[in-house]
Formats: sequence, structure tokens, C-alpha cells
Amino acid sequence: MSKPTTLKARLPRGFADRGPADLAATNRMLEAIRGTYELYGFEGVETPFVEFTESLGKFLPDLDRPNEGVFSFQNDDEQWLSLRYDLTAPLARYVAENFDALPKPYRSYRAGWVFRNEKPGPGRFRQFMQFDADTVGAATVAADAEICMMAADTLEAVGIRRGDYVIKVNNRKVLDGIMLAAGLSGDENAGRRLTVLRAIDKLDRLGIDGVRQLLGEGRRDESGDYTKGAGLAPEQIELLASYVGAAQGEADMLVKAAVTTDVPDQPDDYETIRWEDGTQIYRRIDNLAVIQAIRSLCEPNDTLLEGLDELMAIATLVHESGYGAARIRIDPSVVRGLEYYTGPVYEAELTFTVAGEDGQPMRFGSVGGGGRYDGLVGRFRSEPVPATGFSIGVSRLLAALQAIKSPIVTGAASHGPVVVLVMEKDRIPEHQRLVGLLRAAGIRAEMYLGASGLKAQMKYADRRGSPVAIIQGSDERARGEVQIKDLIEGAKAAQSIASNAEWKAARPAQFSVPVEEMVERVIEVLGRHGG
RNA sequence: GCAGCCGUAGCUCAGUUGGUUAGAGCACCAGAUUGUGGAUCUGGGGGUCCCCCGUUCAAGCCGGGGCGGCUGUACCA
Repeated sequence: MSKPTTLKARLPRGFADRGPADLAATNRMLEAIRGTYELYGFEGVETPFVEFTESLGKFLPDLDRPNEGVFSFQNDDEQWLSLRYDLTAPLARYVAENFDALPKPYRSYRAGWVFRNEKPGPGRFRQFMQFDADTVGAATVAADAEICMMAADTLEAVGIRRGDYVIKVNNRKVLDGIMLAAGLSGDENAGRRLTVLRAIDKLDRLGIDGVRQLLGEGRRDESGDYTKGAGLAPEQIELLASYVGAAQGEADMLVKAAVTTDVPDQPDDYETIRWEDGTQIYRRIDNLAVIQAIRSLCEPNDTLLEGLDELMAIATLVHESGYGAARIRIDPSVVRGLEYYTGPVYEAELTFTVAGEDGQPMRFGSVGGGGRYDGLVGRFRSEPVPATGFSIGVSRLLAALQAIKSPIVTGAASHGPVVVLVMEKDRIPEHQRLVGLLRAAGIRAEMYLGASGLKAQMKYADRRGSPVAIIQGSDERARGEVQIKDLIEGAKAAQSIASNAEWKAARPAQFSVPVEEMVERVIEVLGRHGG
């Protein structure tokens, strides 16, 4: 009864194989990002996939659930190790460990795989790539402003058009200051503050009314699931809602938003709003007005003022550098990671929509983010070390670029290698010699290594996307020749041939040349097909 | 984590009130063509019907439990 059972070939959930087209597209995209980062003076540095769990911070494994959120295992000395879940914490460890040897401020970049042991979803994987740039040792918000500008330049470098993205900027101190003004200070409100931040973070998805519900009693979604709210008093909700409203520009009085149907002279300062009927209007974005509006919401405290001053400084810096407010935009609803950001936070968002698989328009949303983490390096040292950085979600950005068919990823699909077919199995060395001649001329080439006959070999070459097949049987060998078959031209010719007899007789796009001319003639054929 | 939907060939799916040896299209392999990709025709390989337990003379189908997938929600450093 026990038939030999074959192993089920399968991949764990949340992990993905990547084919040659993906690899090529990713590499081109990474090169564009790297080029921009280096233009800004950042230098590469790489750290391993594995760190001591304690170095990564938040997730100290306990004995019951050591792999909650992060993949962890024990070293042979029983110390806990983890796969990194971002590139920031390992960088902080690296900088702290090499602090004296590094120039300060230290500017570096790195691309790499990170791992999260949590539920994957569309566009969310348990292994994915990030591409970070960080400035460590610079307390000035000029460092933050620069990172925002670099983020904008990077998106354009990979083919996102101006107007199709926005770098949103906020400041943790502003959020803290507003919560302080709402009476949410003190340790006893720590949990409530988290709930408030989470609610604000959902503005995009739930809208202002959803956020109000989460600030109050709670919210029940369509599926009937109930999310408990922060339980704030009406006047607290009012303050926070009007704060968040400044983000959406709902209170046009506050942000002094100007709306026009004319194409603006300075499009970089205007947000484009597209209606379903195809018409569009333009709304002027005024970063300084947003900051003023927040300042006037309540009796300001020191934390709030400090945060607003930093935002003002960033807004002024990017404006002076020619980045309009629709490109780098102050947005009080940006929250980002709850754990370690201490000052300015940024989020790179794509604003265009594309038709999804079901035909419904879908947005890609955030493709990157970052912020100031002044406390992270300091965990390893007796003194605080200011730092700020930005991270691009490589896989998500790639998916977006593929959706808009950016040239950087669609780039001419490279053809396969030239395949030398094997006619005489007892004369392998002579076939291999032909391959060697092609390779010596810099032409990608291989000998067919399977066991099948000529027809199958042709199908193999076809499936590999080979531009050219080389055929040398005993007849050709006797004459000192090879057949060169142009597979791309042949495929075109095949379309007008109906019968098999005709097909065989025609032998389209195939010619015989002396062996010594082979390389030269193959180069000719490759040249006709764009190299 | 919680809730809902779904698991039949590599893929997309059919499968009658529970009834013999579980099917189709596509894909794959081979032949028609001693040595030529496509099309056509012919043939072939491939299934623990997600798993286990139960009900029954009899389970792909009914019941219970588990596992896996999708969607929403929570979390997201």
C-alpha cells in the first residue's frame, strides 16, 4: 500500500523565488538608487543578516514565544540570535562598535534582505529588501531636510514622475506636544498615547470619521470586528481631530488652501486632485500655513513649539533648495514606527493609481520612510548620538515601477545564450570547442547538455530565448562548416508557413558558413537583433 | 492573534440524491518527420480528491478535529 511518496515541493508562506527578469529589473533599480545616494556623499557599508537579539531591541525572546515577530534561535552558548528585521538597528550597532574609527557625521548606505516573522499579505513578505541611507552624528535638521530631498531625487531617478509621489514630513515632538496639550501626558497615559498614534496613522485608510471613532469609544468595521478606541473625552477628540484635519486640508480656512482649475505656474507647489469623470483641479499646498494652523490649535507647550520649529526649518530648507510643497509636504498625520523615532519622520508615498488585477484602481501608497532616531546608537554608549535615516522598500517600489512600466525595469529583455546543438554524442569535444570560440569572443554561449534529439534541442533553445542555434552534424563537419540558425528571424518566418512539409523544406533563416567565420557571422546576427 | 470564505492533475476547473477503474481544457513528454522551434494529428506520463478520525454495504461528496490558502481586521520595529 505504501507507494513511495514524493516530497511536496513548496515554499513557506511569505517567501518568494525571483526569476531572471525580476533580478535584472531589481539590479537596474538598485543601481539607480545607489547612484543617487552616492551623489549625496553617502558610502556603502554592509552588516550581516544575524545579530544578537538584544542588539535589535524590542523583541527579546521569551521562552514561550521566541520567534514572535522576529526569527530567532540560540547560539551554541545559548545566547539568542535573530535575523535582522530592519537595517537601522544593525547600523546603530555597527556605528557604536566602530565609533572612534568613523568620521562624524557618518554618512552611509546599504541594501539588504530583512526578515519579519509575521503574517504576509499582498506585497508584504517575510523576507524583503530595504535600501537605507543614514546620517549618524548630525543633530541639525539640515540632515533631515537633506534626506527628504534625496528621497525625492531617488524616486525620480528610478522613473517616478514629479507629481506622482510626495515626501510627507512630520515630527514626533509635534505629536507628543499635541497629546500633551490634550492632557495625555504622564506614564499613566502611555498606553493611551500609543492608541492615539495608531488611530492617527490610520487616517489614510479610515478617513477622519474613522479616526474620531478610534479616539473615542471604538470602531466596528464592515466585517463586524470591533476595535477598542482610546476612550478620550469629546474636547480631547476635538483637538486631535482638528490637528489631523490640518493634514487633509479639510479646514481650508486653516491651511489657506487655494483651489484652481488652471494649470499652475509652479506645479510643484500644487497637489493635483483627479475626479472620476477625468477632470482635475489643483490645490496649492502651503507648508508654513499648516505649521501656523497647528500652532494656533491650542495653548502651545515647549515640546510642540520645538517640533514646529524643526518642521519650519525643514520646510524652509527644502523650499530654498527648490523643492515645492507638493513634493516635500508637511503632514501632521504621519506617525511611522512607534518605537524609536524621536524627531522628524518622513514617508515616501506614491500618489498615482493603476488598474489592479480586478480592474479596480489601486494605490501603492508608501514605498519608503524614515526619521530621526537619536536614542538608538546611544543604547550602546554612555552618550546620546543623534542620527537620522531613510529606508526604501525595494520590493514594493519595484512592483510600482513594473505597474507603470518604468523604462528602468522594462528595459529590453535580454535574450538567452547561443546554443550549440549536439548532433554527434561521441564528438562532444568538438561541439565544446565551438562554444569556446564563441565565449572567447565575449558571446554568451553553451552546449546542449541534455540527452534528447535534435527537435527537443531546438525546443530547448527556443525556451531559453536563444537568438541563435549552432548546428554541426557529420555533413557540416566534413565540409568544415557550421549551420547558423537565426531563431528570432526564423520565428517571424514561421508565421506565414502553414504546412509542416513547407516548414521543413524552408529551414527559415538558416545558413552554412565555414567554422572560422562562425564567430563573425553570429555577431552579425546578434547585431541585427540589438546585440 | 480574531473572523469569514476556500482546499479535486503543474495551472484553471467539472464531478448528479453518497454507487464500478475520478474527468476536461491548457501545460508537459513522445511519435507522425535517420538532422530542425511554430501549426495540425495521434499517443503518453502525471492524482494519498489537503490530513486524520467517524457515519455507511459503499465517502471526492455527510459529520468532527487538524493543516494549508485567500480576504478582512489587529499588530507592524
